[in-house]
Amino acid sequence: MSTSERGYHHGDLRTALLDAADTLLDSGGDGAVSLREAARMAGVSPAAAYRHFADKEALLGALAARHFAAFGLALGQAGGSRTALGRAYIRFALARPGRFRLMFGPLLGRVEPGSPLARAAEATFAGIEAASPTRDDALRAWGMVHGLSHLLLDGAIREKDADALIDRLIV
Amino acid sequence: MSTSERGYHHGDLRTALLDAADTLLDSGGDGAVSLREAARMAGVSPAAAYRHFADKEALLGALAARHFAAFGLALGQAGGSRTALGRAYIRFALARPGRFRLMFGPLLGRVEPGSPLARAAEATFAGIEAASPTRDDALRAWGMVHGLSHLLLDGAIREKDADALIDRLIV
DNA sequence: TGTACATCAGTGAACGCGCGTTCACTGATGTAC
DNA sequence: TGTACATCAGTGAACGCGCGTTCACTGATGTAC
Repeated sequence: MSTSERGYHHGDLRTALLDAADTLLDSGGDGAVSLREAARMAGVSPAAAYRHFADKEALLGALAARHFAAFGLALGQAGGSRTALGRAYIRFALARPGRFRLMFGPLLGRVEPGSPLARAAEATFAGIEAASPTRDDALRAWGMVHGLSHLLLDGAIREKDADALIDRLIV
Repeated sequence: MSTSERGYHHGDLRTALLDAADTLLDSGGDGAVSLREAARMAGVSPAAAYRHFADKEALLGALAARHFAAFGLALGQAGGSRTALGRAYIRFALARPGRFRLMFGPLLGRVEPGSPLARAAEATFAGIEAASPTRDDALRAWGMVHGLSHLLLDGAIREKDADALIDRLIV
């Protein structure tokens, strides 16, 4: 299959695989991402993925790093106030459960400190810290929005009007 | 295989399967639980599990309900103060990540309201609410301890001395 | 300008794996007469 | 007390599945002479 027939230019398959994995992540959640299915969606054989990622974990790591970047950007655009930051945090989680779960999932604990993914996670916290009086305050705020995200996401808090709840709790 | 050879009395296999699943949960985390492996550990064929549980989801639901009961008891024994409650909450999560993740995982969102599992989860929140001035305060507190649990568990917050951090943040 | 060659992103087939679930069955147990 | 029977918790073999990963390979591309 030639480059033009496939529709990819050189190096684009990496991106196509990440996009496909993203779709799986958004539709089926964490466990729905498989190398084989992503390759299938990209119109490529399973083995082709190994030209671009060492293994599945590497693919997931790249995906998480990508989303941390976008997440950080979105939080930054929410405005510098801690209230706005917190609300945006939870709304992102509710809008993109799969991404949220991947980003903050066990993967994070498996990568070594200093890796791109670890740095991306730290940057998120740095944003919250910048909007908080002290580091401990920032940790409490982070905990709160992160916890509410999970509780709403998992159905532990059942709330019809999540938006109103968020506005009421995060002040 | 007779009852005496097997070592079980009538009805004990259900408990043995739950115990085995527990061990898997504690050692390998959420995804490490399989019906086949639990049956293997209980010394029984895979199909035997279906005498006691409709399917794997039912096994996991029973397991989660069991742990919610124990969790509620532990929180109750921590003393009525919200500080003690919060600290105990996080310490449980750190001590038993698998159980914590199962209890508050996506399973919770899949069961219908009013089911034993849903009720058990509500009881947890009721305990926090009883120790809080208002319902919204309770939700904020729950969010905070739940979020800190996850962030510590997943390695987003890297802290050598988690105990000290908990004592410092939850006051 | 034409030819030989190295590179390297892909193929497709196969590997071994463990899973959830179903099925016809067996054999021990407790009950009714 | 003894016998016929229903019950039902288990067996073991099989089903189809999708997965991650490896391997020898092919064929298009770009480069060096």
